[in-house]
Amino acid sequence: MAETSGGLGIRERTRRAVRAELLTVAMDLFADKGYDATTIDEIVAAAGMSRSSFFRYFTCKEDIVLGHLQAIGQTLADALARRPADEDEWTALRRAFDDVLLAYHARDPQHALALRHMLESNPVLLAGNLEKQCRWHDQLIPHITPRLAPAPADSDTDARATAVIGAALACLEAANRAWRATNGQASLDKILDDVMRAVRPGAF
Amino acid sequence: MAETSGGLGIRERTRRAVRAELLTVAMDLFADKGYDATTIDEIVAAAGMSRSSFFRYFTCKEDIVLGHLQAIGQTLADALARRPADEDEWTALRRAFDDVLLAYHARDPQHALALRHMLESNPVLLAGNLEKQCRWHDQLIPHITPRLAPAPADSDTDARATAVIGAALACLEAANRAWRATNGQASLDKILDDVMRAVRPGAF
DNA sequence: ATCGAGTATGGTACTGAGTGCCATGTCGGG
DNA sequence: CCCGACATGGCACTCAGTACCATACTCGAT
Repeated sequence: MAETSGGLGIRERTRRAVRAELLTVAMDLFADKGYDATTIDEIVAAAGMSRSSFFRYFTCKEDIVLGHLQAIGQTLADALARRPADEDEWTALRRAFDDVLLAYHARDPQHALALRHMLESNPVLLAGNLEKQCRWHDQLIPHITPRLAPAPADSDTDARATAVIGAALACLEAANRAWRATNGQASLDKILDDVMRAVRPGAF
Repeated sequence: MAETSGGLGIRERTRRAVRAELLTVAMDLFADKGYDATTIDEIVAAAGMSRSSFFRYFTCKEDIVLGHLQAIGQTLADALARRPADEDEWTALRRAFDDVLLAYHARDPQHALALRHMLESNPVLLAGNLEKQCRWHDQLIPHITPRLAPAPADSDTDARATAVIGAALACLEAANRAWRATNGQASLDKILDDVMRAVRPGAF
């Protein structure tokens, strides 16, 4: 039918609106009194809805903060798919990170900074963050494996791809951390270049 | 005064014994019916003690499985301290991993395998595992920084050290995963060599 | 205009992890 | 033999997360 907005039905649109509302209300509370100290009851009270409904929009409290991370896996996979087939894996990953940085950090640096702050001040969120990154591996492996150097005899290509992806994500993580340490003043792109060259000397 | 065993008072010795007992009882239950499905009430019932006491020996349920991880950070730091000062950072880390592998995997491969299995079948444990590894960084940075190539002008050495450590740990993680996939048949040492060479071509 | 299906909502009751407190017991040293 | 430190068990509580049910609301079809 005549979908007025974005090709989505009204059901889906209101659903997203409610979720977005809930999200901003919750993040405001988190910023105000901290993640741990904020209960779900407080969030739903502030948003004017019931506890039951909350869990229909978010699987758990963590999901408020880390929910968007799942999508980044796909962003990375898509970005890698667009890189030339003969590009080496390290450069391809570095370029793929450009897309993520563009879509998240460049779009709203303040939000990225605040999120990073929460992450680093809360072990549970940090843990969840790292675990979500592990989920990206499976999506990225098919785009990395063909770029690897020929396997040495009886070596496991899959393990090598996993390691390379994990190493690159560790670089992204380290760069993010350093960037946040400068309060977003430094250039995240430059930091990322530096650390990825530190891990693989002579890269790019 | 006359410490009969290991230079520890009787208090500390009984304390460790109780903790060890609790640990084996819990791990048996986990192996039997799974981590999530086992409640703390069941553990303490099987061990014949109260719930209150349990939390005096373990900070949380996760601590049963991941408690030993904290010590590995120190093991790694000590191992790095013993490496020659002029050894490059990647080789030093690879050799430091030898110590960890020797102390944990070689000592009791079955236990390491079972633990790995639990880790990979439970997102919460995996997350906790990764978060604990992050805690190692601060201990390792001082041993890595001096081995890095001269910093390029305005680059942050600390970020580079963090990234290198993170990348190496990602290799260790990938190797462990691949090793567990072969049910411990493959040589973990060899896998680790392969993946660390994949991340840094021409290493060692 | 009405009906029925699908969906959103609120409420209630439950489990299980983790915290805080207190009263009691037990062991070791003087 | 007693005192103090530490260990224990029990209780009451908070909070996250699950399951289920009853009630609205909305949309499309007749």
